Amino acid sequence: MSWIIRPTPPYDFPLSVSLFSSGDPQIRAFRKGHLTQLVRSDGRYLLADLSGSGTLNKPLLSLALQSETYREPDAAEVRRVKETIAAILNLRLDLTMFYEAVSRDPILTGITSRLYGLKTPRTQTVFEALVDSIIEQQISIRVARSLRERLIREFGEQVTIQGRTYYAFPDFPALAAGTDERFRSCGMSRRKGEYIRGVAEKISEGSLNLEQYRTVRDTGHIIEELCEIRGIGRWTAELTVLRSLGRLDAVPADDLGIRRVIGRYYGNGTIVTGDEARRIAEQWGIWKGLAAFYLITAEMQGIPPA
DNA sequence: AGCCAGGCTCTCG
DNA sequence: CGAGAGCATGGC
Repeated sequence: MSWIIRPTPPYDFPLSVSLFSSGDPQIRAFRKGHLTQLVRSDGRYLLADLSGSGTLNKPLLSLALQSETYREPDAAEVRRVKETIAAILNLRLDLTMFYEAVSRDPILTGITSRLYGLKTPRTQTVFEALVDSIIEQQISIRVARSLRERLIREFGEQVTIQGRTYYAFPDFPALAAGTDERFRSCGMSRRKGEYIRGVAEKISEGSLNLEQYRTVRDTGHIIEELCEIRGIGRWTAELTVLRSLGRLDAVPADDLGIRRVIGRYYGNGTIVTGDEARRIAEQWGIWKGLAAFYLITAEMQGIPPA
């Protein structure tokens, strides 16, 4: 059984999920045109298999669902899963507004025309983005990916579907119960383990509610509050709201990668300071986070500076 | 071998 | 206060 999802055009599905192409197939991967990952639904997990068809300006997604039991999802559940997927892939984002807003920036316009239809993925929960961002502090992307996969295998729920095992991102009770040794066994520094457990404990005891931020309008206010949590600095908070809530007006300008690509496309090729990156990003207004994402993607895709 | 990677906290002076 | 040490793994 499969269903159709209609993303707001323009949308380039393979381009938008290409960053998952090297992913662990037991967690989330994009292979041969299909994106597979677990989606939480009604207290259980469904395996979603997505593939794209149509055109950039008339995009279609095909969704197939499998579950542990043979219970078919009913219409209401399918509707909710489709909404979840639309949220994760940011399918309702209208890119034409972004392209219009930056149309007077020739450098960025050169890049948006090559990456037409690229949308930023989001995490299912704010918690997931926050944990991911803590993991990524200071270390290289490659190391971070390895640590993240080990954390998910160590603490995430195992789901077996059609004889295959998948791992869901760990929920906060699981991480709140983690010992120093278990975090260390994932390769994480003892400090990072403390930060992650600390956040999970706060949520468990009810003193922190990350999901409430979905309804908070002021992005800067959310970032300020997140920064009060131990282990969360400006970079981590900005990255978190960008990746979970899709606050495209947030940009982690101190980020090494962003400073590098701004230097590459807007400077003389050498890395710029965080302040310089922030100043340049300011000209992209409420779209500065998405613009930065385009630059990072442009570099990954090997698009040369003009 | 040793330094650096998409930071942050803690400890000194 | 500001500066500096320490942290973990993997790639170069």
